[in-house]
Amino acid sequence: MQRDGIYADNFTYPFLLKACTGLKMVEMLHSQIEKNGFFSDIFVPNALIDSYSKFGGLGVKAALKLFVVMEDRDVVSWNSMISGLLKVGELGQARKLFDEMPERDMVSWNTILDGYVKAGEMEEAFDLFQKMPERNVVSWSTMLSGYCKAGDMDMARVFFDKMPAKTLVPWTIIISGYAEKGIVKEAIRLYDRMERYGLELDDAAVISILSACAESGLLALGVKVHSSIERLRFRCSVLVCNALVDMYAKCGSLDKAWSVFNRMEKRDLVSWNAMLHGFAMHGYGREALQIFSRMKKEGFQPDGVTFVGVLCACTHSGFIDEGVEFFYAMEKDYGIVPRIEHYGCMIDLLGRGGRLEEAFRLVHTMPFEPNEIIWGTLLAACRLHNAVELAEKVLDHLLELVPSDPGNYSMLANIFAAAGDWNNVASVRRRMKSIGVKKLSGASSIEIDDEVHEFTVFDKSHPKYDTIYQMIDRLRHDLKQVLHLKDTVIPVEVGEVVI
DNA sequence: TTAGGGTTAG
Repeated sequence: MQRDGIYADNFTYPFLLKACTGLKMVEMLHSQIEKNGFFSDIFVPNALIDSYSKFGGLGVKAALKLFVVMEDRDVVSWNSMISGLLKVGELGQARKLFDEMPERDMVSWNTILDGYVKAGEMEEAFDLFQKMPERNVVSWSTMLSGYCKAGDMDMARVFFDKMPAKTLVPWTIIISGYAEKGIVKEAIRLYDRMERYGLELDDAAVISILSACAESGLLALGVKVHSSIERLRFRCSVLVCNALVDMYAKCGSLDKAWSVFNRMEKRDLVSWNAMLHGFAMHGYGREALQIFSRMKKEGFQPDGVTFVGVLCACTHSGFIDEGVEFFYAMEKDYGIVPRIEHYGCMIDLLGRGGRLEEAFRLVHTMPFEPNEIIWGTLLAACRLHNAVELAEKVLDHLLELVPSDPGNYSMLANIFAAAGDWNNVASVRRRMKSIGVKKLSGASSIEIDDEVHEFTVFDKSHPKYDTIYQMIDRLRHDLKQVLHLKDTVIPVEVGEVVI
């Protein structure tokens, strides 16, 4: 049948609906369907609910409107509607529908279970899990993923070990979980076990594990995944390559990131952004800006993420004026309205560049309510330049937003300490004590030969601490020479702690 | 119709 240039029937509508890329398209098909009287088949309205639900609150509203007037509903209609509500965070309403269902299948249970898991309500999820009449690998994986996200790797492991049949998905979840937490040995051990198990990797598994490695700087596992990809002649999609570039860049292997990037047959905006950020983060400002011009030459339109990278590159390489110029060019030449992240970059740029007053002004004049990241950035800049008075003002704002963050107090104490104002250092400490804020000492870790070495302030627990501190002294000495400084205290960072 | 999926300031 042909109407308005569209050929479709009961069988093809679900496919067409699946391919919709916007709410308007779904609406158009919906009115076609109603006009053509193709509503008798349950697959069509079910597909409509599903497609509507892909497009946010408005879509879910439209789906609900349809769901309510449907004469026949099968379990899939209910499941789709519940899943749609969960996508927009309507857990309460989803639960109500779930309770009203005339019959439930495994998917219904798994869907509502995932709703609680995604909301971080693991106790309720556990309760549901126990009440389920039967469970499959999806139910187990849903719980597993919840515990991993909550950082409870002990419970995650219990569920992983106990689950009856493990597909690639639970393996991916637990390995990514360990990797994200920086539990290297277990992550690697399980990765090896998974490979021996003979499971075939797919895009999602590779991307998920690589991004977990990127997050915690876990190069060793990232390299393993990369060599599996090459050994298996895995079809390296743009997404997988992007994940590799990002992982290498975040783990500090810029040369590897660069070589993957260069060998990519096809690149998208994310590939360019990932490479640009890689250079920017590691202080290769010129290289980052070269990437920026090259991507434009090759026809890629920069987006907001690109400009975060560009501004970050300018900050970390000391290109203050250039950074300011890029910031104004964003909107004027590229039509990208700066978001709060961009203002954050600017405050960092100006602040680190010593233009603290300007940074402070920008915080007050920007069209966003400053958040704790903004104030935190400014506080760090005050610390860098020993701007005691400004730091106190900034801290007041910061404490309004996050009253009990120990890091902020420590930062202020450090600023007073650097200025030799020991009375105020003591007063900050007293203030922390009086409201019960405890300073957590920051720990940093590096990974050598699959072994993670962790450091805290004045840490002497490492077997080679002697050599380590000798090296720090040498670095401090060399830096002074290079920078032609005499009496300045050069902060040499060991982990997050300035010695 | 249900579990894992890329880039974003400090």
